[in-house]
Amino acid sequence: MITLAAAQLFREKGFPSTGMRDLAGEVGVEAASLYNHIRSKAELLQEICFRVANDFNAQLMEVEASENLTGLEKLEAIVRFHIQMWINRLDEVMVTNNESKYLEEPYNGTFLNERRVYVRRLEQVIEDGMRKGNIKKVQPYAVVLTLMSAVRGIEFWHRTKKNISAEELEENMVLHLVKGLKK
Amino acid sequence: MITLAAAQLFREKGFPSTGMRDLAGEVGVEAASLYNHIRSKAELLQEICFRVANDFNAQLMEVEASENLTGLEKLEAIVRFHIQMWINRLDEVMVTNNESKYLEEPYNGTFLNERRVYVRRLEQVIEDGMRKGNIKKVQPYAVVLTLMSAVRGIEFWHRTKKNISAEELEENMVLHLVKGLKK
DNA sequence: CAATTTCACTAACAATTGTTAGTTTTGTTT
DNA sequence: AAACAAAACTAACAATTGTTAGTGAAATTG
Repeated sequence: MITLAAAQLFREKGFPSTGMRDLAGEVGVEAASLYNHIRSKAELLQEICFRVANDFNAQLMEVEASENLTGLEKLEAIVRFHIQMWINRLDEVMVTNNESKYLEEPYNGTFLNERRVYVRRLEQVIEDGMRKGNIKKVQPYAVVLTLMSAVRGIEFWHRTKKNISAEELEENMVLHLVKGLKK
Repeated sequence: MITLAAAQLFREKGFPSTGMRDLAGEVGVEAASLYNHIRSKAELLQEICFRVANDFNAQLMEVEASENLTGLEKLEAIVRFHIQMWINRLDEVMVTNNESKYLEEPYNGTFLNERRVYVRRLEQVIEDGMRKGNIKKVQPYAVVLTLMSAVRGIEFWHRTKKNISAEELEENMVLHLVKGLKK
């Protein structure tokens, strides 16, 4: 899939300095031939970013709907999903995080807006858990910022996996980031 | 200062897509005139990245040397310094984090190596605190990854400061990230 | 087999990139 | 005022960028 090769290159070299000739080389074809399959370089970035955003949104919606979970359990499910996305789909997720600023308008605006909405919904999960659940008193916005960024550390783990296994990493992060919020 | 204008542009537009003509415009001069003051675009990035790295190293050395502090207090001092760097010198710190991959060799290699050493020294602080101090049993590497990345969330806070003050943000992050590690 | 679509190729385009050469203007020191 | 250094300017360079046009081969359809 061209999109996945693009994600890998965009992650490694950055979007602006990944040339269509680089991508073509990775796919095993001449640069001009790519245009039989894609419309533009910009479109590749759009597909990567919005697909990832969609997957995060879908999971959050699912968690919001599960009424058998406590606030803290919901938060844990979300954090675990973030961790797994960073571990299993590093290229796409990193491009979504680091290169989305190169989206052209109106896509960049739409993307930033979707992110704001996502953050707000996550804050809501925390507020609910604080009010009538088992989450201790905190500033929801600060916690969301911290959670969503902390998992970005997985980027560095990926470079030298030997240190610690994926499962250990996940458990340690959940312990550090979520269990500490228990009332 | 040209370097600071460069840091701002590199952060906003990314290093590869910041042109010398963009930078010149920001400084109020023609592109060619910049070369009376700097040697190359690449050198600007080097100056930014290694100056920030130096400042982090200096502070860590200072903390390591203060023998009146417990392990947890050392960790707190380090985390607070990270937070303040992200708040007060966002441009430079973000460029150091996000654009350092565009450093040419051998600078990129040197930079990555310095970072590895920094992480290892931070792990050592945690291990010491665990063995003979007041830090609970955790995987030091996982904690360091989490701590160093969590503060990156400040990037988003910077865009819309209204939400919460810098002091509140710092206290919430320290509470979330450090106090939870107390044995 | 014939017709048609799919897809890779070569060649080229306009625009933009970082940087240099050479010249003129500005500001400081004798 | 003369001499010198610092720093601005214009013009241009080779290289690289994403993309299009046009052509022919391969694969799929009738």
